[in-house]
Amino acid sequence: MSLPRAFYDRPTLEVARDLIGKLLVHVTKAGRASGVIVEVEAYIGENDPACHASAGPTRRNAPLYGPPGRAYVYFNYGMHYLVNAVTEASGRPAAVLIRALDPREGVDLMRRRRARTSGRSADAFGTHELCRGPGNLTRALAIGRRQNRVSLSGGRLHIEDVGLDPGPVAWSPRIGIRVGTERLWRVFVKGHPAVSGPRDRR
DNA sequence: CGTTCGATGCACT
DNA sequence: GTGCATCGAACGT
Repeated sequence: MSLPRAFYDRPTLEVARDLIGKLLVHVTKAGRASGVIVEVEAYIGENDPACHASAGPTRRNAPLYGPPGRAYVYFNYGMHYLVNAVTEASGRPAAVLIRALDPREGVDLMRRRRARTSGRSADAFGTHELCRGPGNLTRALAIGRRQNRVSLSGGRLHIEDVGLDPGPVAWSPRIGIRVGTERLWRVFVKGHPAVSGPRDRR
């Protein structure tokens, strides 16, 4: 079952916690690829200095101000797409960045996609390496600009509740930002091998 | 183990 | 022109 828009129309930290254990799915011509979400970060409002909305509305961050339950995809560091789920009501800019997945369907497809853009051979990738990190998982699932603003409820890119218990989670500072590090707005499955970051943050 | 650093595109000021 | 919500190879210890 695809999560309904109402799932995202809630306080962002609750949505972040509840996205852990859900299945992110992308269906393309090449096939179906999916993974269980094991790590996310919340970016909440214009007062959060790390949120793209911190400088007010712009063309780039417009999806953050739009309706909940859509994808916000943007290009970073000249080579990586990052995918977020937009949360909260329209006019309240907030989202949850998806940072790592435990691969389920289409693992071989993921290997080929990662190999194609990295120069490494497909069989060099361990399963838990394929979707570890926000830039890696968009590669493995072939998520890019075209998925910006699409609905996450029922389309080719969507998030399903598959009734999994992800196990214990932990909260930490967000990774890769220079400001707003005092907020513990990163959630992840404790000890999961697909979670990104230094070992003491997994 | 640990840290540093280059690759690379584009939105924004 | 500046600065990224990154990644991984290359180095030092």
